[in-house]
Amino acid sequence: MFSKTSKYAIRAILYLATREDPEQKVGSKSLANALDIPIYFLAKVLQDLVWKDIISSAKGPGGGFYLSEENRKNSITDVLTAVEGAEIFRGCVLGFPTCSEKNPCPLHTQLFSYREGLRYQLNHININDMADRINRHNLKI
Amino acid sequence: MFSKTSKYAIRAILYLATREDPEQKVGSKSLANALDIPIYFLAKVLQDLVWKDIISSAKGPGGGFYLSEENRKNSITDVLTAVEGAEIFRGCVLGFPTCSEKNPCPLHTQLFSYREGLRYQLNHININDMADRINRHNLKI
DNA sequence: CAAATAAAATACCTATTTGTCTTTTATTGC
DNA sequence: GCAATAAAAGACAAATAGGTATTTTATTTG
Repeated sequence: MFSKTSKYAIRAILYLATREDPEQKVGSKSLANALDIPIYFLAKVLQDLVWKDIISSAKGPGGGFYLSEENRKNSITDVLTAVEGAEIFRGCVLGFPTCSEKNPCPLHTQLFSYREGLRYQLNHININDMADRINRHNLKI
Repeated sequence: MFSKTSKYAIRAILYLATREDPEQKVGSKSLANALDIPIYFLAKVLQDLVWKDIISSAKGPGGGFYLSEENRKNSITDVLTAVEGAEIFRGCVLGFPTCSEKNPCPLHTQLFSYREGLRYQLNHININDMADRINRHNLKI
């Protein structure tokens, strides 16, 4: 449904969000290890996320990746749009060129409400909320 | 949301389904022309769909692609799974390895109903239904 | 049968995504 | 200042998706 890059990004962020000490920094290797993601690939994804202000990082000994208070206010949608671009949530599900509310494609009406629901959910849960839920229910990332 | 191959496939099938004469055969060139899809690429997609029994074809003069009665009973889900494989409708939206009803990923509960709704819609409208709707409302493919 | 037609098969090419590895730069602690 | 650490940056390699072109095979029609 989403690219591997997006999936890796979200899992990494949720992993960081659920550390006991919120400012505790985690290196790319231990992150990759914990989440079973190719190390070098994850490192690149993380760097990109830092550049896009979705996560934070510190160089040198004791350094690594972490989430600032600001970072934690982001929604999953924020992460997804940063990684994949804004078009994912716009545009016709099936790629019909002329699809819109006024000029709907053959599937528009049937799919619209569900797609909007999905979007709403992803847009209204921020990283903090997710971390709370994960810790409360002891969910696996 | 889906690959270009899937989008092209669905549009081509709906185009065939909405021809006046249901057994009327349409060549790959005129299909590609009508739908504004790269000719050779569409031709390959169509051949693949024939091989997978999603559409039908006839060689030689007057030949081309068409939909049999059986073909028309397929749902959009049938087309999508034939093209992309069954995993699209299984598997966690965000790629969490262990996600299931009993062991849900952090997003499972929030997204489940919407995703199921999407799946249900795509699964319960067959090509015939779609063609009817398109013709009734004069929708563009 | 011969010519025309159109799908099927095949061979490539290009771009993007995913994945790997090495070098550079910044930071920390002795 | 020096050594160790860890992110940043950059260069590639492999796999997949998307796209183009040519040759082969089957069918129809005169």
